[in-house]
Amino acid sequence: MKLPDSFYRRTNVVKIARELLGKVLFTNVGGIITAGMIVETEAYSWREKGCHAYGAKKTNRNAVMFERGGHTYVYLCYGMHHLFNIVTNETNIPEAVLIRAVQPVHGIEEMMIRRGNLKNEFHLTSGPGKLTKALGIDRKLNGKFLMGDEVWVEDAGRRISSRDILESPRIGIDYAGDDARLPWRFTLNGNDWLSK
DNA sequence: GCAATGATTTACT
DNA sequence: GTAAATCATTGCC
Repeated sequence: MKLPDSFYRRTNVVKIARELLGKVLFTNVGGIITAGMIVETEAYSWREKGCHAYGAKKTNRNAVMFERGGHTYVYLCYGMHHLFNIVTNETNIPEAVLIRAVQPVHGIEEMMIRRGNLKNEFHLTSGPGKLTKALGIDRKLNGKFLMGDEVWVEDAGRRISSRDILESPRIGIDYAGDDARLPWRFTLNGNDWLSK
């Protein structure tokens, strides 16, 4: 079952980030469907400095974050990696959830080809840049709506116990000062596909 | 118009 | 452990 857009339009991005753990991200790229269960997320809000839309300042890059919840936000980082986010909240309230790692569940052979036949399957999707490459995500998928048929998220019926969810500070945003310490990163405890 | 810089990954010493 | 790869976006001139 696809998650309804009402799921993404709620006002608490941190809660949504936590609830996305265990859901399954699907893409349909080049006629091939691939999917991975979300095992690591981070929340971003205009209220804190780690966010591209800090201060609710709109630019060409982050414009899609001002759309209503349920859109995708894909952008290029370090000149070579695509990062995948899910926009949340209502129109003109820029908040998003970064998907940092997934566990492959469908189309694994295609992911291996896209990633270049790795020796270790645990490296397939265990990082924000890796999973986008494995799932065929690039900026052509920026601004898509998750109710469409190119990229979407399903509830596979898996119930995640709160005991299995770990909170920690977000990664790679030292420039955000005090906001870098917010415990807005969520991981599935003990999962083999978490980023390092 | 131009220089600085990442929500990273990979390879090499 | 350190560094290179590599480029769109950003902010300042």
